[in-house]
Amino acid sequence: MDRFVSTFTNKIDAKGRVSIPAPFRAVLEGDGYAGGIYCYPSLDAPALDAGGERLAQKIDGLLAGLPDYSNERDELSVALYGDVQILSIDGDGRIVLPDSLRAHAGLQSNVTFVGLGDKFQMWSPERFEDRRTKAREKVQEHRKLFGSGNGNS
Amino acid sequence: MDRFVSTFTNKIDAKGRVSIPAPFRAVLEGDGYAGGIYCYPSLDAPALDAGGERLAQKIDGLLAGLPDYSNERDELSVALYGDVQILSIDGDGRIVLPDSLRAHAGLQSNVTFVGLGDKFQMWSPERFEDRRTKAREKVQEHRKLFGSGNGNS
DNA sequence: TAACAATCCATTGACGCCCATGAAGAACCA
DNA sequence: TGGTTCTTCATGGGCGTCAATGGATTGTTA
Repeated sequence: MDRFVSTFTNKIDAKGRVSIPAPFRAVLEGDGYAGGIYCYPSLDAPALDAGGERLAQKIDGLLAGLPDYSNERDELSVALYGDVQILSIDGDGRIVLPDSLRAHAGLQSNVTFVGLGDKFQMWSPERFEDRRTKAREKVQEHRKLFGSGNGNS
Repeated sequence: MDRFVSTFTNKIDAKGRVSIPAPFRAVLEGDGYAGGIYCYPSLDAPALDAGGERLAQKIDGLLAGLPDYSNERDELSVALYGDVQILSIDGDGRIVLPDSLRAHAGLQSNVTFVGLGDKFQMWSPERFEDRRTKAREKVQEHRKLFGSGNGNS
């Protein structure tokens, strides 16, 4: 398995630690694990994006496509790199979320990890439930565009 | 054999395990089995959709068309990946259904597996019987509309 | 030395893995 | 054709391992 898939909900303890779901850790290790994960506030959602080396490379690739010294590149660099934190994973597979990140995602006592293929997100469980409901509606709308896939009448 | 066909009803035991019907397992194996099945709540029915690698690739295919890091992609990713759970199959061909999934489908002590070609669904037997009856009635109506009798009655 | 952070250890509960049983169907033989 | 045996599955239970969580201990820095 080499992609982040599925969702898990874990607890934040008194010290602010959260266990990364074991399957996600396995992906990170296969990904060229470098002692920590890359984590930053989602640009368009009250959540945190995170991933390993592959994610970092993708961000690099995204910026590489833009001309040097363009406004767009500067803005994106700031947006993408500026808020990135490297969170180290302790011996038990846990990370500590800094306050700034926790605030952005509204994380309190539980974190829902959502696999998105190349990366994963961390959500407050309540907010995620919200988003999920809305996302489902969207998929319903777009269904016809996708055509196949859901072949029940 | 390479498609999911026919329906079977199996029991959920005290530990929450259900046997996947043997014919379905055979399909999964021929499908590039990777240690588990992909399972998510059906969008338009009180049931669960599930399948193997082929189904996963279909989901990937939907996202592949969208640009990285677009809002659109993120939202759809959440909908498509976020709901998906990977259920591992034990040595005896059984899976364990998490509570969230069981709740969506109203599963209690029995599960009806319904083959749908590329994927299959899991229903509570009662609800499936309902749906099936209604489907039959619909067919009857259509027959009348189509006029001509092949005359059974 | 106090406060904080990082590492280590212990508990518990879930999950994967193994084997046993029994029923149903298929093949086989008389 | 009838009976018998063998195999395949579904189901139940026991057990060991691993992951998640909480707490303690050590190290570090002001």
